[in-house]
Amino acid sequence: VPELPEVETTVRDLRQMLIGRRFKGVTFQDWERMFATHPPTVMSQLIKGEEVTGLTRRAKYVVIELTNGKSLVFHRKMSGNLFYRHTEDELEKYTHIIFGFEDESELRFSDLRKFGRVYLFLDEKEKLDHFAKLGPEPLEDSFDFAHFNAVLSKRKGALKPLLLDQTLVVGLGNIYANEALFVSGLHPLRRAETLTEAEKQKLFLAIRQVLEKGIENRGTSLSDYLDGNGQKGSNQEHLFVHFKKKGEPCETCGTPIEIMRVGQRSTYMCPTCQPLSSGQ
DNA sequence: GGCATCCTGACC
DNA sequence: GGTCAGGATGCC
Repeated sequence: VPELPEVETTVRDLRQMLIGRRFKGVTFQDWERMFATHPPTVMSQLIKGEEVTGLTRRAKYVVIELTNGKSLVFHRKMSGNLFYRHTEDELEKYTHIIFGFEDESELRFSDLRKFGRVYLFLDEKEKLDHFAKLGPEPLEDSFDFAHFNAVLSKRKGALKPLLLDQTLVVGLGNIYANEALFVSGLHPLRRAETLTEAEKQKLFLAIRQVLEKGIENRGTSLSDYLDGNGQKGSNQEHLFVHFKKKGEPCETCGTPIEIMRVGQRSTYMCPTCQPLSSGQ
């Protein structure tokens, strides 16, 4: 569920609350499969006594930097959430792992669908190796149009699956890919190799625009997503096409929104604003 | 590229 | 009971 804006919002929330806290250990509720690098008892031993020195985001991963070069990394996949709570607070449904701090507060990993994963990397190299295949961060200054143009020019095929490919550019998921294509006026099946320079420029700007808007609105809460305090975001109220009902009019031109299946994902688009004309 | 797969719950 | 849901991987 969480795409870049949701992960960024969570990281900003947790940064305020976690930095400086020292881990006591890990309490494992069920579903050991969520531990990607070490079994629960081993991970517990390894983080015990380590202090949180920083929180960052890489792609859709939450990265918690610890003392001694370690990092605790989460991927929430479809339905995972991270909450900062006090030990006495009532447990949220679907809580699978609890990371306890020495001061009786804790970080909880809840996930209805159990696709989420937690990783512990013991040094910088382990972490970088895990992230090695990820593409550039779309909101960083280093990701300029020249860079985007260069990476996109090497790729072929329909735009929608390309935008979801985290080796091209990270952070987009189904919601923001649909929104970015609408904003740039490009059809989801338009082939990358047929794009003009001007169209690539539009797409580049649209990607940044929809992601920044998502962050301003503290993420899109359509079903499961909640921030680090358990609150919903509001971006679902500001979507152009994603999650619209079939036939609902496009806000720009009034044409009924179409829903099609592209690469196993629901793809919402306006046939008037996103024609499949030039080039295909 | 397309497809199944990992899961649970909501909706038709 | 079938389909679908903010993701990503591994198999043709």
